[in-house]
Amino acid sequence: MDLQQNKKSENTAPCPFREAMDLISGKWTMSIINNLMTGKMRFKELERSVAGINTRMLVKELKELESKQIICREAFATVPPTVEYSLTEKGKALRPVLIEVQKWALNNPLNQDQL
Amino acid sequence: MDLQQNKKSENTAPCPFREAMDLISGKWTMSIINNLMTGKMRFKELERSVAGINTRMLVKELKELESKQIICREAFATVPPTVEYSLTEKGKALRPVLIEVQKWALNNPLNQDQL
DNA sequence: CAGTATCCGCGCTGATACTG
DNA sequence: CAGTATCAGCGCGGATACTG
Repeated sequence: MDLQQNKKSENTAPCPFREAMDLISGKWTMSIINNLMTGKMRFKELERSVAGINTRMLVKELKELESKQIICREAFATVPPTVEYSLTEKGKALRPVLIEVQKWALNNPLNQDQL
Repeated sequence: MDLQQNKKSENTAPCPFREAMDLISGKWTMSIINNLMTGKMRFKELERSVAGINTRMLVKELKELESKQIICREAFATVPPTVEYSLTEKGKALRPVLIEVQKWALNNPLNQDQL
């Protein structure tokens, strides 16, 4: 696979791996996806689950993930409003990635104080 | 696994998954690692392989990866100097992650123009 | 509840020049 | 070749206030 070229707005077809990495590299992306692995969640629920994130960032991330068809947004015209987020099939397909990262993280601690 | 808390300089033990993701999220990290999967490489060789990167960034990334024991740096007192970088076992252990990301990238294209 | 709007710092990143 | 040093910008991301 060609890992090269990455120019955002070029007409050259970008490398799919780099595109995937760019997505995954989002500061909150994988935490959000990981939370959604357990099922549908509401906005506030996510905001509480993804510790450290704030409203603006969560909105931004969710929009990006929705635009890339990783998650699905369902709004209900209730009072007060209800919005539910869930993973699409494409999103669920990220589970093996999550799992491998977690496996690696557990088997290969990064703490320098363990040297 | 606890995906929460991530404070850089806190005394609370951070979540290993978040730590791993923070590492992986580096803009050039996975490209470098991926290149090193094929074997030892010299500095200039890497700089050429990782398209778009510049000296400063490569140096920075390599130092970080070395400090985290992902890669190994070997310097030889030749003229001109020779430095070889290679993956440690910890680095090689990232291969399944790479593979899963690549698999996902190929099976789940992100291009909007494919909708 | 589920967002939007605005302000703002600082850190990542790139470009360029220089060194042993 | 394998880096180091310095400068500049701009965009990410946090905090806060407001809205339907």
